[in-house]
Amino acid sequence: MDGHVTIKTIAKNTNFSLTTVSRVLNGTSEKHRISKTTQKIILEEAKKLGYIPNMAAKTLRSNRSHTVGLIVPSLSNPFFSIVASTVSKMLHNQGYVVLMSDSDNNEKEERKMLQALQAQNLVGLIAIPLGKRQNYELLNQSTIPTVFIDRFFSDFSFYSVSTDHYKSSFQLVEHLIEMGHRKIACIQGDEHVVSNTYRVDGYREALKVHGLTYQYLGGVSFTEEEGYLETKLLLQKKDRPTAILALSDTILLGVLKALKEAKISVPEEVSVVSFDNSSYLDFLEVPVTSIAQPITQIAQLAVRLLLEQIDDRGLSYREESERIILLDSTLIFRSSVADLRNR
Amino acid sequence: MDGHVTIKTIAKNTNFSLTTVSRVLNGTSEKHRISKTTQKIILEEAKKLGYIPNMAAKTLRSNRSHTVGLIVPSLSNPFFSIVASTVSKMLHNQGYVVLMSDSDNNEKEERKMLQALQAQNLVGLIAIPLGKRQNYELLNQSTIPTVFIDRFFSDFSFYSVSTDHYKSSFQLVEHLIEMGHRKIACIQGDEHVVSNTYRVDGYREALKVHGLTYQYLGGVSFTEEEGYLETKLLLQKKDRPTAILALSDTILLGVLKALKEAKISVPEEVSVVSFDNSSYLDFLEVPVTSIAQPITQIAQLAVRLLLEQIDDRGLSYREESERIILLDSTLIFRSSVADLRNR
DNA sequence: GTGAAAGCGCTAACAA
DNA sequence: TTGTTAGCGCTTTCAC
Repeated sequence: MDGHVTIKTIAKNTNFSLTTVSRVLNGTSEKHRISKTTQKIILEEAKKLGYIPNMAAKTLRSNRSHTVGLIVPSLSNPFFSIVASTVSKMLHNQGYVVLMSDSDNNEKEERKMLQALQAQNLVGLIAIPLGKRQNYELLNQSTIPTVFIDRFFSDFSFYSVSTDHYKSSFQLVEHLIEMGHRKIACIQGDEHVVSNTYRVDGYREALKVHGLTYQYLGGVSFTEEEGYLETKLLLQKKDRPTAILALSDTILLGVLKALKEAKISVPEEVSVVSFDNSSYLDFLEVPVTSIAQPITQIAQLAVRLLLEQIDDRGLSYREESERIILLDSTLIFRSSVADLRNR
Repeated sequence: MDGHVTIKTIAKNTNFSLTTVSRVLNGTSEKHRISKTTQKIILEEAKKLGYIPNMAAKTLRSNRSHTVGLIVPSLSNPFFSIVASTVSKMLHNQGYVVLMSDSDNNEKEERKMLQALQAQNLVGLIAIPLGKRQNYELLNQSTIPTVFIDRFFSDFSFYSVSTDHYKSSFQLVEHLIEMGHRKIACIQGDEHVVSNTYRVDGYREALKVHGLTYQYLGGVSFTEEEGYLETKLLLQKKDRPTAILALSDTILLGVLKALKEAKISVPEEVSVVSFDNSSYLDFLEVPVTSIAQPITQIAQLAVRLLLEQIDDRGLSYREESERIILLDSTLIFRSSVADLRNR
């Protein structure tokens, strides 16, 4: 017998039964009034042998895994990786183990991962879904407590936690308008993603409320390349905007690249604002005004809601207004917006 | 009976034995010459019932989990999150499930996580360890195939894959020297981390080879705050450097902040170079020359080595030269280095 | 206070 | 080509 230690080994060595060993090792000693001496003997033997419980056995027997699934569109996106980092840390602190899946922005992959996760007797799932609801429909019927982050499907029974994208976007555009901008273009990410569409809605609404007619919407994905290409296209137009709203910092970098190539100065000729507030925004050639999402707050809240559900096992019906939680963002002013009010 | 489907359900419904069902569902039909008809019946029933295998049972029975552990110092660091992203994707493609742990740059957490992971019957582990070897010593005795990324312990029997930090650093410093710099300061990260110490070694060696005596080494962690503080301190000195080597992009941001506050212009007054080559470097006030690590290559190689080990189950002895794999980096030239040769 | 025994869902000898 | 059976490590009734 090599280093393979089970409760059986411990039982044999200490002459106690499997039951007793199991109880001691699981902290249910009190409940069964197991003597201090016994506890000590067993605990010491376990330590001496370097006993490590077999989770598969525990899970199989108890049908409860202590494993939480986490599925994100792409870890290489800083927003998602910070969420993942916070979520995983909090969950670990609560004694859970985290199964991480990177769906690589691919619906098919996401589907596969969701299936793989289901096989793992998860006690809960935190998901930043891709755009389409379909993949999550099976889940919606199941009893696995689930919390969505950043994106959601309005008729699902799960909680979701995200920034109030609509409001944030509205504010951001309103700021531009207050600064005298009348022609504002928007470069979006993936239009299947609710967080994106809400931002677009906010953009449109702000224009409308202020009676502006100029409107330009481009872009198909949250990437630097797209930001670059869309800006190139935008600059072809004869009626150029005075401000560009980039719906993510990745897009922003592309926008800046195109602007630089065209030797258009920011903010003198074109103002620029973005979503995400990455730490490097302060150090760009011209620091960019941006919406800061309360990332850790979002992650923390999501974990709390998940744990609550896991604990009371009750997926009781909740009103939509209660299920969809929107947090306020912060507008960080920097120097990428020109003041056009005196011109 | 609610939606709880096991092979037993399928066996009952189709009047085949558990064995046959198990075989069909595991793709070992061929080996046992199970008839096409039987296969079809079972497969269809499984599909109809939405059968999802219970991994805990599989794992317990076969003592083989298809789960790979991944432990990283912090997902909020882009370098690590890109590694994690690539690793997790590749592993998923091979049918593995990834247990992710963020050790939060904390030795104690790392230890806990390593223990938690051991309980999961992992078939393999990929780790970006924190500095200290101690936590991994238990592992070194075990038979879990392990591959280290970025950092390693020289007398361990595991593979490790990383950039050739020493060489990269040497090159970078040599570049500064070639540009006429004679006083080069270095701001490091955590000195317990091999990747850091090798970079420092490269720095020192380059100075030595070129007979330079000015040397300045500061810093204790890979953070923006540290970069900032250390630069503040550095600027107090009466004998200022003409160039600063930041051992990461996070440190770099801090350096730039301090420089800006002190109204010291880059590169006219002080040149700056860094490690990591984050995508935003191009867009900084002055684009920063930097070492680009072959991140995805590293991740891919690590996964390949892990899978190899898992497959032949042989942790045969390997020479150190064979185990520690160093990849070349690329020096990306931008405009943060002043040419001092004519001055 | 402690123990015996059943069984979670699945796989793999061994049999037929 | 298919089936019987034992058992992976653990928890949990039920019993004493």
